[in-house]
Amino acid sequence: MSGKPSLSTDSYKGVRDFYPNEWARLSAAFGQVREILSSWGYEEYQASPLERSELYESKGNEEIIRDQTYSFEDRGGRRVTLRPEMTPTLARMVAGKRRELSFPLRWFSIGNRFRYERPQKGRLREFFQTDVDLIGLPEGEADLEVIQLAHSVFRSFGATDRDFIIRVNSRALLSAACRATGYTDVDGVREYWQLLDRKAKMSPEEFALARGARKDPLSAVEEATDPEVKAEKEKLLTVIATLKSRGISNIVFEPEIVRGFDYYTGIVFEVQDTSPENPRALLGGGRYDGLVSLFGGDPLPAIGFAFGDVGLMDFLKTHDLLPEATNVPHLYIGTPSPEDIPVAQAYAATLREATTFRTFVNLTEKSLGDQIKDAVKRGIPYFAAYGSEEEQRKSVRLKELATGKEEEVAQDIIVQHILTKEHSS
RNA sequence: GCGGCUAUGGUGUAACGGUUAACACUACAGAUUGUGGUUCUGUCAAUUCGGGUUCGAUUCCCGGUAGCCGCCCCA
Repeated sequence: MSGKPSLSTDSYKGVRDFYPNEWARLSAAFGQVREILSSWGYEEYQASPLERSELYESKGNEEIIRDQTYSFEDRGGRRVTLRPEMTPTLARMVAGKRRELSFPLRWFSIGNRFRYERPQKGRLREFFQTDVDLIGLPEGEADLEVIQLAHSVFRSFGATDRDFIIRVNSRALLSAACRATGYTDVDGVREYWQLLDRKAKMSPEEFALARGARKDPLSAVEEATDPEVKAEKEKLLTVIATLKSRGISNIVFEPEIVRGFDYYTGIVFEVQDTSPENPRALLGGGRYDGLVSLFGGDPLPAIGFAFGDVGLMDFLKTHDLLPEATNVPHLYIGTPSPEDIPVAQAYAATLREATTFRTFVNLTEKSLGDQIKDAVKRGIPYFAAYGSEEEQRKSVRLKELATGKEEEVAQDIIVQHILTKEHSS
């Protein structure tokens, strides 16, 4: 590496490198997510991030696909897109094996998503997202379960109901309210929903001006005089009341929640951080009963939610809930001389039979003193020199680097010895 | 796509229109060859790129690029 211009060490715009300590933290969080979802009977699936572009090109969003995804043509002339979200892939997979699968499906997936956007706070070009879906059941207990599960995910990290809030609305209710106030055409309704989505950023005057002269559907929701609106509203309020009775105290009806996706048909919900630093939605979801049938066949009802790694990690940091995470080895096995490396490796191999135990064997010619320095720098808590002497003695002098204490420990119980200490501390 | 702010070793900072760009951390080597953390010594290492103003630019101006932030968008 001379003074010549060299390759940049920066990562590509809008994406992140994860060095081992950062990745350990993130994957510990994913581990927690997997654990809670699995305990609810949800099964993990995976798919390639490469998809045919057509998958995302259902009506009216060509522009979004062209401008906001990573899309290219492969050598065979196929148009390819890096998945910007998981739900279309899920719908495709489910539709593809519809006859073989046992419904309802409880599935989840954790993986990366790509969006070609200008990076800024909370918004990157590649991020990790967890998608959770319950497919094959209409509204009712399925909606209740999925919202309870979203709640449970956050609770499983140790969050209390004061740390976050679940805001719920219904697309069916909004649609009824739009009909009741004279929004008959699809475009008009969509335009209104986009406006509603931005309402929080606007002053009441701006909102009224942008909305125009017509009656605001929100007031139709408020009044609930229209029979259809009344019915939908009561249905939603019953759902909320039921969830409250099941112990979810932090759930509220929020008629301004729309969610961006066109494919939602029923209940929609978001989880928001209650701390004012992070007003962005951490999790979003809803019912999408029409999506799977785009691939043919009868409609297949479904509900699900997704949450990204950036918001989750911010939330956990803000509330001091980051799970303990380390991939650092437990024991540094030092070699008194380079000739001892083979016996040290052989010893490490016996320790590795305990699969949760992580060993690190020195392979350099450093002196033992330097090896200890090396162990300290790497954050490895225990050190033991191992050479022919120890091999014969059948025990090692185990050094705890934090305290400097040394004790003679029999070789065959060292793993147990260290792991017990780790848990007691 | 539009706008604002920023850009100095690997990291965090400093400085000035004028000799050799300073400090701390990190890294590496040594003091120290079967036991570390302290300390000490030494070494490596930077003005984002291009153009302009000027006797002279890291500093001032313009542009590119990159980063951060906001708008749009968020399917």
